[in-house]
Amino acid sequence: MKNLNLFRFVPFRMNRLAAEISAALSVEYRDRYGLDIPEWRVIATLGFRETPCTAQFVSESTHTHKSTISRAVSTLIERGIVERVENKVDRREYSLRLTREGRRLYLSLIPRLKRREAEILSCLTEAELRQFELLLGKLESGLSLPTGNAPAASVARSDAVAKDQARG
Amino acid sequence: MKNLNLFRFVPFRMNRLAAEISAALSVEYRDRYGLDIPEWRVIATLGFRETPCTAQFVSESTHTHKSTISRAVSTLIERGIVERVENKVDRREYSLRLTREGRRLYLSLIPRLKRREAEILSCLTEAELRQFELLLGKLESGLSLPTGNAPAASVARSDAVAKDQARG
DNA sequence: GTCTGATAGTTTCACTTGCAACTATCTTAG
DNA sequence: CTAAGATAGTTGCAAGTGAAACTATCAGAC
Repeated sequence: MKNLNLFRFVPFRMNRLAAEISAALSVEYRDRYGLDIPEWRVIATLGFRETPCTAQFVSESTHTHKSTISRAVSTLIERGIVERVENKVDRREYSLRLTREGRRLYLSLIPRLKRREAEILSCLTEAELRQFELLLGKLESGLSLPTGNAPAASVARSDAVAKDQARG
Repeated sequence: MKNLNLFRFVPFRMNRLAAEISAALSVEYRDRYGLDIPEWRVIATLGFRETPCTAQFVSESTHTHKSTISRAVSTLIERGIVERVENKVDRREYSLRLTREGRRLYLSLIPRLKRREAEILSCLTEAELRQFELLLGKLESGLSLPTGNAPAASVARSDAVAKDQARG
C-alpha cells in the first residue's frame, strides 16, 4: 500500500494520545497549583527520590532540555517549593530538594494525578494495562530512554560513563 | 504507596516516548523536506483521503489547533504543495488538496516514514505490535479521539452532531 | 429585505521552548 | 603555577503555538 493512514500511524497516534493525556492531567497541576509540565517534572523527580539531585539529573532523567529545567527550578525556588543546596566539592552544581512546603504540595498532588491516570486507563482491563506497560517499557528500552531500572549512574553520569567506555 | 515513580507514570512515559519518536521521524520530513509537524499532518491527511477536505477537517481529525493548521496551509500553498479549491456553495471555507508536486512529495515521504516507524517498533514482536495497536485504539476511543473508524461525518461535523444530540 | 447569531479561516499577541552563547567552575596537561 | 578544555547552569534570542480578537460569509428570525 502506497498510502499512509494517519490513524494507523503509530507516531501520530502516540503524539495525539500524549497531548490528550497531558491536557487531562494539567487540570490538576496547572489549574489547581499553577504548575506547568517542566515544573511538575522537577517536583516529581525530587519528590520520588529520597536523595537530593542536580538540575542535570532532572534534565536527563525526564528528557527535558536543561534550559527548560533551569527556568522551572528558578520559578519553584521563588515560590518556595524547591531549594538549592550548595555543593562544597563542585561549586558549579547545586543539589535540589523540595522544601517542606514543596513536599506537602507533592504529597497532595500525587493522589490526584494517580486518580486521573487511573481514569484515563480505565478503558483497559487489568491484564491489558500490565501488557501496555510492558510494551511501553520495551519501546523505551528500544529508544534508549531512561526507565528507572538501570543503575542511577547511567542517568546521573551518562557522560562520565561514555568517557569511561571510550577509554576502556 | 504515597510516592509516585515518574518512570512508572503512564502520562509521563507517553509524553516522553511521543517526543522521542517525533524526533526520530523529523529527520525525514524536516531535515529532508523542510516540513514541520503541522505541515506534515496536513499533507498526510490530504494525501490519504481521496476527496479534498477543509482546513477544519484537518484540524479536527489531527487534533491540531485551527490557527496552527491555517499557518501550515499558508506555507504549503506558497511552496506549491497544496492548493485551495473555492467552495461555491459556502464561500467561507475552501477545500484543500495536494498539487501534483504535493502528491509526489507525499508518495516519496511515505516509504521513508514507514521505514522509520518500523525501525522504532522493531523491538516488538508481530504479536506485541498488534496488541500495542489494539491498546492504543482502546485508549483513543476512551479519550474520544478520532480513530478513522467512525463515519467521516463524526469528525467533519462534530459540532453539528453535538447540536443534534442536544436537540434530541 | 434587515438583524442576529453562528461558522471558516486569519491574524495579533503573549507565552513557552530549544538553541546557542555566556559565566563560573573544575580538571588535566605541561 | 598557567593554559586549554570540559562541564553545570543561566540567559538572550528566534521560532512555534494557543487563545482571543477579527474578517468574511452564511443561516435563521422576523
